[in-house]
Amino acid sequence: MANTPDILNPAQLQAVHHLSGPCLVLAGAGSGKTRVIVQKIARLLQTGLAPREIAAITFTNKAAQEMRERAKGLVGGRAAKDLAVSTFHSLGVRILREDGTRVGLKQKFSILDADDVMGVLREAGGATDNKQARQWQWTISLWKNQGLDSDAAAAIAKDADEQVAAQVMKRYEERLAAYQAVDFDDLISLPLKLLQRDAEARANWQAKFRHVLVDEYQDTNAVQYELLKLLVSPDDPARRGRFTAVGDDDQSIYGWRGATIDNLRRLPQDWPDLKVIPLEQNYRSTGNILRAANHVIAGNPKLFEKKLWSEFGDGDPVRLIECDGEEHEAERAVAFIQGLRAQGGALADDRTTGQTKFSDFAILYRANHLARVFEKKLRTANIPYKVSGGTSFFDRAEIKDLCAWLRLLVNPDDDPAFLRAVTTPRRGIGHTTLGKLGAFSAQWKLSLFAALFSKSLAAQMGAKAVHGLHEFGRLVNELQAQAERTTGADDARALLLGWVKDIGYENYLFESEDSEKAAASRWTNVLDFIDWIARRCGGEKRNDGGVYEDEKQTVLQVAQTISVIISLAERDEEQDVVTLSTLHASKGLEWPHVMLVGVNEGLLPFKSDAEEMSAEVSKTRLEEERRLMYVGITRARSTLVVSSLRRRKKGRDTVQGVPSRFIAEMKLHEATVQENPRERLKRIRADLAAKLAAAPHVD
DNA sequence: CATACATGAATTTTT
DNA sequence: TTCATGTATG
Repeated sequence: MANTPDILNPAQLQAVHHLSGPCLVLAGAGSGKTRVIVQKIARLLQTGLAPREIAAITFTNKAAQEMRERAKGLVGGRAAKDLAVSTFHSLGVRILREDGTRVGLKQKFSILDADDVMGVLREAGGATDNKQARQWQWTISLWKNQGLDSDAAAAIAKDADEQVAAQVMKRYEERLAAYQAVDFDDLISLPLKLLQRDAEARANWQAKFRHVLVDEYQDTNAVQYELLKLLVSPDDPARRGRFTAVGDDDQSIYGWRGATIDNLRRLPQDWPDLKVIPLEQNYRSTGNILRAANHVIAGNPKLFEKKLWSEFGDGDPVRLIECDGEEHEAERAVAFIQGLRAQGGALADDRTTGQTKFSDFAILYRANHLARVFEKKLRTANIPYKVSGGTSFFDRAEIKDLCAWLRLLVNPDDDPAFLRAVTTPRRGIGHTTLGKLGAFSAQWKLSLFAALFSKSLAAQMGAKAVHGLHEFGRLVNELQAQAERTTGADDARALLLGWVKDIGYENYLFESEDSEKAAASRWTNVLDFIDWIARRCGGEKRNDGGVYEDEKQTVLQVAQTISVIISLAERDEEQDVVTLSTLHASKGLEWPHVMLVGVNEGLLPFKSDAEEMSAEVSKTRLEEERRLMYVGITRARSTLVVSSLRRRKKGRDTVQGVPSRFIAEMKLHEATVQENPRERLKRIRADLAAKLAAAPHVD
């Protein structure tokens, strides 16, 4: 954060130096929490802990990467490299790769992504439509996040739909076990199961980490809580409770995916000697913005007392606008950006006097589809922008195809990967053959690959089909053998290039795509992907939090980790563009100038059509929506515009728009302090002069 | 009956 | 944007 001072404030110092016991840091928005975490890591190293004994856990690879980067700046590259900085999920992978056999998982298990899970569920549930499968996926994931298995789920299922979901879950579990595959939720729940049941493994992992730091603690779910608790509860009382949880109950916005504030409530109960340290000084926003935020969040019941303040002046008043529909709102957004840029930003943002860049702006909204209008208007106005959470490189079909092949090499029993690979590109094995193979493998409880060479299967089908299957099986075996012994970037690249030709992928791309140009662009993606893997095989330095060793790796080793490592290739390069983002995706980020759009009843707080029928949004839901508003407000450093719609589209017709109750809750009338314009101008001029005087001279 | 095209609707997201 | 549903055509 640009404005964080060099010296820690008293609360931050306290957080950094409380090493002997459990510590909860309530880090308000913009209070410099990453700084505290990194400083604390440095302090722990000072006391003699080895880097590998310090675990820092985050939710996203991006956060892990940033943390390692920041730590590097403070403690040097060598120490930073060995720190156990990882996401919850990559820590889970690490535990399972080492000890998974103790919970009946073979070493080379594969990890299913959302797509694969959908496929298995469609099959397990006999559903043809994605909607149903998606519903199941969601329900099952929520159950798993609460630590329930299918039997437990069946016991608590409250309606017919959930009963069915529990049955599907049962079959889903059986299939994953047969495939030796795990889903993302298992990456947390299986390590937990391991530590719960296996005293030896538990002691082993407890001994590995002497201090555990958890970022965004308010986003943890029940299973993650238990895993953490076990990790920091060794038998030796002197070593128990060595952890630092950093989070903010007011920014808990992921309840809908299983995160529970209970984890914050339970912490003081489970750890009576817990030290709770609130960080209340904000280094981001002006007074007017912080007051609006504080007023809104005051509407929620308090878990811990906390009130943000800052040393910055009052700044610009929070601006409220009403628009005549979505198009109009988008036009106002364009005007907002152009207006501030014309001013050069000097008046608008006292602290960043000088050029106002496009990247100083963000437009935040409740739901993704609301971005469309803004994209259109920004394009017409020639304003460059990026939409957060666009399709990832790894979501592209061609990348998923190749990933399926790689996964199959890692674990031939990975049936979803088998199915994708065997049909991509088409190799004369159709659904009739695959159907027979599937039925056979289910009957004998084998994976598809394991069933492939069976003699009794061969008796059931034509010679051509059998030949095709055997040919495929031999190809996979051969590629696997090569992958196992190839290391180093150049060899890996050559090998992979050879493969995509061998399996006919290049031809397949150019034949299946109707435009030459589209095919060429997809082929480029393939080449990029190959290069990406090859670099990893070469042991190039990496700091993504997902890989621990820094040596040359075989192609097979790299392949094992790809589903967890998200692209470094799409690491957001710093571009001068306006950000369009959902409120959820904006958490943790900040901009000088922010516009919150569509702040209407029904949208924020959100109300589904089902809820539209019933009277009110439930209390806990409303509170989470309020926190979402709070998160949105606190993204802004200097300028905040809150926009609502007088009219908004609802299906075919336009309905009247009601401004969100959260707008009134900001209490702008009583909270806004407007500086005397003349005084203000004077102050800014003086500031500017001082800055210019202090700046090193550049020609 | 199946496929192609158009029309309409749309929580929030990571691993 | 994507995804699903409905209509029209072969």
